[in-house]
Amino acid sequence: MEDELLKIKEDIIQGLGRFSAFAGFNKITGQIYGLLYLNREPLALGQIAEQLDVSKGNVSLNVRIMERWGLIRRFNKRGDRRDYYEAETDFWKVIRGILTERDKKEVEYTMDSVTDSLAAIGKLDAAAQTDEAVFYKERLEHMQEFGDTIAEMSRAFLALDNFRVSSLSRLGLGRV
Amino acid sequence: MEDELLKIKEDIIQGLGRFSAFAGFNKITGQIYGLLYLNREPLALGQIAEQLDVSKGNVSLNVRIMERWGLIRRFNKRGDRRDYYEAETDFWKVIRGILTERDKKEVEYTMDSVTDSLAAIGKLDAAAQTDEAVFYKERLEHMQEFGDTIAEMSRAFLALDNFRVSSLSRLGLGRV
DNA sequence: TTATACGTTTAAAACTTTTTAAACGACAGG
DNA sequence: CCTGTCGTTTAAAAAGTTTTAAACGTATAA
Repeated sequence: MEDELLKIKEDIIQGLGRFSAFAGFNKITGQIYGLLYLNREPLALGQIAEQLDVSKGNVSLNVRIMERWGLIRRFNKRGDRRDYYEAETDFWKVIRGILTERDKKEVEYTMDSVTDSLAAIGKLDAAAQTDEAVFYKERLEHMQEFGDTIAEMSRAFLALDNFRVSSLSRLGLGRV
Repeated sequence: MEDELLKIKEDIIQGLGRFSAFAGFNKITGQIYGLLYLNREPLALGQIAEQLDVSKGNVSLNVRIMERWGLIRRFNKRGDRRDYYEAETDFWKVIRGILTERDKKEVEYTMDSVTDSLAAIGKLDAAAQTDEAVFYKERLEHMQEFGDTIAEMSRAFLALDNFRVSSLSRLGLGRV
């Protein structure tokens, strides 16, 4: 392979590794993605480990999560018992997977604690409805409203398919 | 203070601590925010440390970043040399701060590496324009397009102010 | 001047996450 | 049956991060 291309591949792999760590995954996740994304042929687990110069165990751990989140796809070839992986190139699908599999749960979990707290305040008897309690209620309701709006926007975002996204940007969402 | 309220405060502090760690900050950041958010009065650095039962140094480190990202505001009272902090309660401001101060840079950094790689491919001489090179070009351009769309959507999002957000959701963005 | 109350810095300790190497079980081909 | 090749699991090592305690500098007040 052309030397220059090899350098490019390496740059992208490292760049995505860095980004991946920033985005809350680990570095290897991004590197695996980068490697597969710039490979016309799918790669087997062992090949990934070899090319990235990390242990098979590490790759094994990472591909499992990546598959669950829809970052890559696993498949088999007949007469070959290795597991092959290829990158999901539909980025909207990828984002959708992460938002619904990972982020959604965590946000809901947090908002549930707000809801619970508000319910607890509501159940206080009249004597306990102090200024402090009212203040808490206001603040938590404000937080809940925000959470609801975010949830609603996420739903809207997730409902967009690729075609709609591109038409949306062509319409100039910036001037809504 | 009412015992029940104390428990609520603690729950919210822990909940936001957890969320904060998930969102790429550290746990203390979320806890500080939660404490200040449920405090009518601003608190001094030492008081925060005491109430959260962590060292002053830890709080000092965290409030600096939080202030930069617009999560909290610092101010002084005359005749009192302590630094007081209060939570920024405008969540859109907070999100805007984080997206522009933290996330924007990291995304741009990543996309720059894609742009650089594409430029490098463009500069290859005719002999080096192999199938492989063409494949790289396609994939990287695809990635760049996606990045551009995300950047555009972010800009649109950041341009929304609170009023516009609420009217947007009332209009039912979900059916765009 | 000395003592005290601040916030910051620092180097080390504690903790968490990531990574590895090696052991393992399954399975295919001889 | 062996033997070698897979992917997974595991326990330990390595690396990274968070947290602390203590030292420090500055300012204020006695």
